[in-house]
Amino acid sequence: MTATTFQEQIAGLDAVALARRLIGASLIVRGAGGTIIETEAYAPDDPASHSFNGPTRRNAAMFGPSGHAYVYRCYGIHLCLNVVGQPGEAVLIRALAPQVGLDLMQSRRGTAPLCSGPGRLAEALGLRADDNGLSFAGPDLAITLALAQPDLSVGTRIGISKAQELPWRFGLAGAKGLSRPFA
DNA sequence: ATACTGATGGGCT
DNA sequence: GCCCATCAGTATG
Repeated sequence: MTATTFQEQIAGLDAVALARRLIGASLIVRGAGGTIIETEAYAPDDPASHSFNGPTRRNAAMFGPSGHAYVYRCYGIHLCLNVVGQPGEAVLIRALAPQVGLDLMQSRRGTAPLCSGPGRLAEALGLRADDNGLSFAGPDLAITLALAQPDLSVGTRIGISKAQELPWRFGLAGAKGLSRPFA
């Protein structure tokens, strides 16, 4: 059996399929991280997506290689982390169950919750703006997919003003530490 | 429990 | 100038 890269494992998946597949995966950033428990899908023909109006300087990574990071600054303060899929598609990582590097994350965040919400998660992981475009095949950013697909919760995306009805938010069923509960 | 607000930067019409 | 893929703090039921 041959080792397959993260990029090979997610090849061909659209944003929704990728968002579902990433639930239960392990995400480690330079020695801190845990299990992904909440994601959202963004697609090119989706008015809520940064890629909706085509490539720009900010969203260039969304049109770059699959399996790499799209990191952007949100509300001038926070960073948010995405996994790039098909061209113009990405999955926002919204929450982790913290497992690795707890002391590091604690010291960066100061207070709980550590990784519940995209901005908090980015801060806990020590993400930087120049992580934009890096591969999730390591050494700095690493994702290991779950062996089996866990049961999912499904809902609508948070914090957007367009395409609010699309059921493109996914969570690990019954998980603690979601940024918001599922109905 | 929900409701509002300020912080703060960059992207876009 | 306005709009955010957010969060922490404060105020109030």
